[in-house]
Amino acid sequence: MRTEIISTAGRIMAMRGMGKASFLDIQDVSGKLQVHLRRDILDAKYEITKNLDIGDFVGIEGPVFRTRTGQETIEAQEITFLSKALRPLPEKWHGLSDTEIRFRQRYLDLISNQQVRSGFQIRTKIISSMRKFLDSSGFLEVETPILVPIAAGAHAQPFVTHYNALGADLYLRIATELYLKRLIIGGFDKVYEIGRVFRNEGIDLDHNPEFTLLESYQAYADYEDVMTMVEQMISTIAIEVLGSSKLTFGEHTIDLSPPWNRVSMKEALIKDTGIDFFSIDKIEDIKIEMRKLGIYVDERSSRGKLIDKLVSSVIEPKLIQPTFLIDYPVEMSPLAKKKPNDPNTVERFEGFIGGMEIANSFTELNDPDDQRQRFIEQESLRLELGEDLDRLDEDFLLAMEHGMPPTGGLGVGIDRLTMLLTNNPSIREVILFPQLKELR
RNA sequence: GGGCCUGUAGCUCAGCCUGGUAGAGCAUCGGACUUUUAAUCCGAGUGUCCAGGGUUCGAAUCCCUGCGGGCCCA
Repeated sequence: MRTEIISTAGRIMAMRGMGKASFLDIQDVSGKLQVHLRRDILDAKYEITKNLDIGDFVGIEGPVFRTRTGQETIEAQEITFLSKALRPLPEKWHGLSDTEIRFRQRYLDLISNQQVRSGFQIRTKIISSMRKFLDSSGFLEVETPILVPIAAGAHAQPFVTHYNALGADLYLRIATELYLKRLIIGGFDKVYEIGRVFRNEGIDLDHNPEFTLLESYQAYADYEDVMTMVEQMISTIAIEVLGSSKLTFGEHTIDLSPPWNRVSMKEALIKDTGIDFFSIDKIEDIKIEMRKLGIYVDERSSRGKLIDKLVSSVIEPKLIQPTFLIDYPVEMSPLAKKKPNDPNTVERFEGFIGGMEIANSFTELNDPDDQRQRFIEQESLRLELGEDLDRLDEDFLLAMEHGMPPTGGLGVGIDRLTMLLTNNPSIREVILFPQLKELR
């Protein structure tokens, strides 16, 4: 049984020659197809096969049939040589496993390793699904500056660059937060940006110096509303991309369907350590208790940094099923609004899945006087301790002084979300070209 | 920044402990073969053993330094 004649093309992945006939496996983005070449059909053109190498590109025309073993195969009535590979491909059976070559020459990884190819296709689908969710919820996608005069909006060191025409140093953004809030002030009540941000820090299993961040802001919403949106959005993405809200991550089975667990940071710390850290006033006493727990403590640390370290050591690794950790100390969150009845705590949550921080959100601080005060505290702590704290952005304060509506904000690490949905333990596996040292 | 592991043919890897001619499979090259599919059969080894130094009569192998990569810690 044969189909009508079709035309196709691809890269040769394997060749099995048998004298007057040969089989090729050709591959394009849709997958592999076997080609049957016969000298009695191709005549003089059959001689082309003598010069073919694995890695070359060919075009084939002919009917599709099934071999004895049921393998779908195109019988070549025409063969066109399209392009030559001068260098050999990685080995067909073991493929390419050297991580260094896989990352430096990602094209070889994509050719050889089908699961790598599909992983990156899933990444694209995740972003596409996220856009669809946000667009259909009435959010406006925007683009804000990457080259900025002040790198604010997160606790991180920026990369520095120089703008010749202005004779000025600029920074690569570490977050999109403050520009998106300016747009909230400008009356775009729901905005988001999916974009690259840059943080001048080390590389490890879940950090790459440039990574992709979703930030969204919604006027007249608070962090409770954002929690609902996050669990809806992420479970919807999983269903669209994977076909299920349940997934496997390492040794765990994770269920993303709403509602997610909600636990206050204060309660989580008491539960896991037996200590009410929120009621310890003196920084020295916090250090003592942390050391008792076996946590290394930097002598010069702010209260916020200590609590952050405590949470990432004690609580974070245990949060496998989707969990919102809520209500953070004010010192950790200079851009978040204080709880109405508790000036030491802000309306903030982080979303953890599989022991990773996936989302960060707060009810945005919209009081310009309070914001100025918090910025000033951050600046003085930064100068005193040399920590990566937030920076005072006078132009942002000017915007806020014109009036900012109550707003719920959100950040989601796209790379980590992709790690989760593709069951990859390393961020390098979900970034096409991860940062590597230059070869000398 | 510190600790551990690692680097040998285009790819996947032995060889290193215990120093003595550089190895295998796939890929490649030559030959046979008209339904193979990790095709098969016959023949051929293609190399800066990451780099530099040291020990030694002799170093892929032992020692030191550096570089790249991985993991853990900070």
